[in-house]
Amino acid sequence: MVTSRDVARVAGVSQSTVSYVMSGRRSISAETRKRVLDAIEQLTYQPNAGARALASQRTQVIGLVVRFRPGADTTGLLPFIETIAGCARAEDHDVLLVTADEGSAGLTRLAGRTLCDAIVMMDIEADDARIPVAASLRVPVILIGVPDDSAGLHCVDVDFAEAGRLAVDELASAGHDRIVVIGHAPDVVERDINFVRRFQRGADAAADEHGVAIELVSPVPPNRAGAEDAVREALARGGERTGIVVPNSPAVQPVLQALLDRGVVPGRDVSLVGLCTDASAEASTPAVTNVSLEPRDVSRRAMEILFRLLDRSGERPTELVELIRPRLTRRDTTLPAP
Amino acid sequence: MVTSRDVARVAGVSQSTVSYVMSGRRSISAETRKRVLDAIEQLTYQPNAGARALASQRTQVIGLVVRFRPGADTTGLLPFIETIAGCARAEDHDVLLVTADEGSAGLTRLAGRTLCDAIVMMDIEADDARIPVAASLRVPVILIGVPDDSAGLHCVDVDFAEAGRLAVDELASAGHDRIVVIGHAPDVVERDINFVRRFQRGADAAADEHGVAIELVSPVPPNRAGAEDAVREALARGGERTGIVVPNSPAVQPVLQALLDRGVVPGRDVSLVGLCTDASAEASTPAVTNVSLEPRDVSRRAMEILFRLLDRSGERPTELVELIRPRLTRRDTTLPAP
DNA sequence: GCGCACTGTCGATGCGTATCGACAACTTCC
DNA sequence: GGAAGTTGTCGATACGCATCGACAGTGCGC
Repeated sequence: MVTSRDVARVAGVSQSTVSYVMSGRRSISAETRKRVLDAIEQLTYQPNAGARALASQRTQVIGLVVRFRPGADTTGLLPFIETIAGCARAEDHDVLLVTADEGSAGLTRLAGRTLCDAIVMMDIEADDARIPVAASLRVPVILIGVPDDSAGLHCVDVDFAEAGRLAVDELASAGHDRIVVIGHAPDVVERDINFVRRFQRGADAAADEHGVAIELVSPVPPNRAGAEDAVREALARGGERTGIVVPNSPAVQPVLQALLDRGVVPGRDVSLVGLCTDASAEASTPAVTNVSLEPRDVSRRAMEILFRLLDRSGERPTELVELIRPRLTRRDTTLPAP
Repeated sequence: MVTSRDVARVAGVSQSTVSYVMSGRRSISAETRKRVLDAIEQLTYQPNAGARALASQRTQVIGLVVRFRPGADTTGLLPFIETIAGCARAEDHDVLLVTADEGSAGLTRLAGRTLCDAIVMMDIEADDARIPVAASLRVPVILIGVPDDSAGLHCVDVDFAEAGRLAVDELASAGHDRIVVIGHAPDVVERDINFVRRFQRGADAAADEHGVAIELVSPVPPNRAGAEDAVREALARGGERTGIVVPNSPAVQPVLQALLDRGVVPGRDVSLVGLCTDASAEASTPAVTNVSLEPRDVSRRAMEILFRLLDRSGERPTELVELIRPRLTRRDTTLPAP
């Protein structure tokens, strides 16, 4: 193993000088700097992470706590992880992955063993037992998702209330006086994730404003059979010009399919608005009018906040809960106003 | 921060005794051990990871290198990651995630900075530029996937040749004399992943044995439109009792759907064998006869080998390439023998 | 009663880095 | 021309733990 002492010997300087060249925390003459950098390159020196963490009290690692419930909506997870890893690397940090079946133990381990400088927690339930534990750690924590009580922790999430509002606005403006919301998967509802309620609240508020009725079909497993049942029920309830909202991202495609199977064409016979990523909305035929759910934006913002919290010099963000505004994009599954 | 010295003070012993209690590398009297353990609990002591790594030359971290190409077949990735994380935790290790867009640099960083004790690499291409770099590291590396030249590294993968054989065997035995293979997604083919060829080789061999013809429809993007095109072509080529093989896991459902859309019912009109996980094969209606592709088995085996490589005392596995045997499960999409 | 092996504990040291204080060599300014 | 500041480098130390050698204390056999 090559150490900074080896570099020092080759460059003809002391070990501390090598350290200062790398950190830039003291001024070094151009000539010395060059000699050191040359030696570093020649020896392909890389600092030892453990030693550095020990001496500097910083690990350059971000802990990422995710839940891998088998069968859960893990499909949407990867873009989050990818974005988080990318942002971390951009700041010369790495990502340590902790699966949440460890529960709070994973959190205390991350902080107690000094495995990381900060923690990102995903998949937050409304009344999440890990929140108080997370709040008591001595490292900054950011939540992706909003619990009922964040205990002073910073949170980032999509503004689901706004998403509900946007979807209902769009349908009501197009003349639908009857709107059916096809709800979330049973396990999401059961786990009491906050966004279910938040979306519904926004949708209800918008419906009130427009004076239209909202009916809820729920819960819906995101598969063929579930979608077919839901569509049957939705069509039975709605009359002419039914407006359908699917805030359950993985169910959007199956619902679309189930409608087509029955000869009901969204954009001709009914309107369909999905809550999903733009990419998946564009991929299907016909392209789905959607309220965007962009994991990358949310993750990016979360990492911004996290690094600001880590930066001792900078001032910290005051707003605890930050909601990312979604965007409605009109595509081929919604009817125009009559 | 609580240190082992604090524990020692509370327990009335020396710091080294605390260390020996934790590691068990020297015998400690029952009474002393209890005092130390009590002190540890009372102070909720956890060892500092950096200091431990520095002193012991072991990080207790496994590096996981995965590719997050946007749009790639990342769906199947999570079970791998989850299993790897679980196996690591079972041996008191953590997982450091490195996304492969860093290329070889990620590997040299993991090893050079002593960030981890061993590395798992996924998504291996036939002629993968990272292989020689990985082989030159001073930490054990295991590949999930088989390159053309593994440069002495251990590999684990599904036995795709056997999978091809099993699928064709099944169809030929059921009396199909014309078998259509609906191939992989364009990006997989383009990236030259080994298993495409391996599967085909096995399928061809079995077809030869049985004296049946094989036709290839390829490449097929795993979506509605791609599946429809592929099915149209497959049905045009095959005659009565067409046997269809879909070795492209994410395309299995769309292909099934496309068949049903045309009124062609697998299990009644044609036979369909998919290469996919048992879970997804069972989830659809009708349930798909499949050759199992179990990421969990592969990952588990990979981690077994990795920990054996890490265990200095134990002997190392001699076989470099280890192929996990797939299993065919007959379900509702295949015709019985006439 | 004496040597001997064994058990349980301690003090000292080193792992590789960051950082603090010291200090020599220069500059600048009255 | 001397005081005061600035720049660039070094030596020493601390970070928290694992591990090695040393060494009291104990039980054993002869």
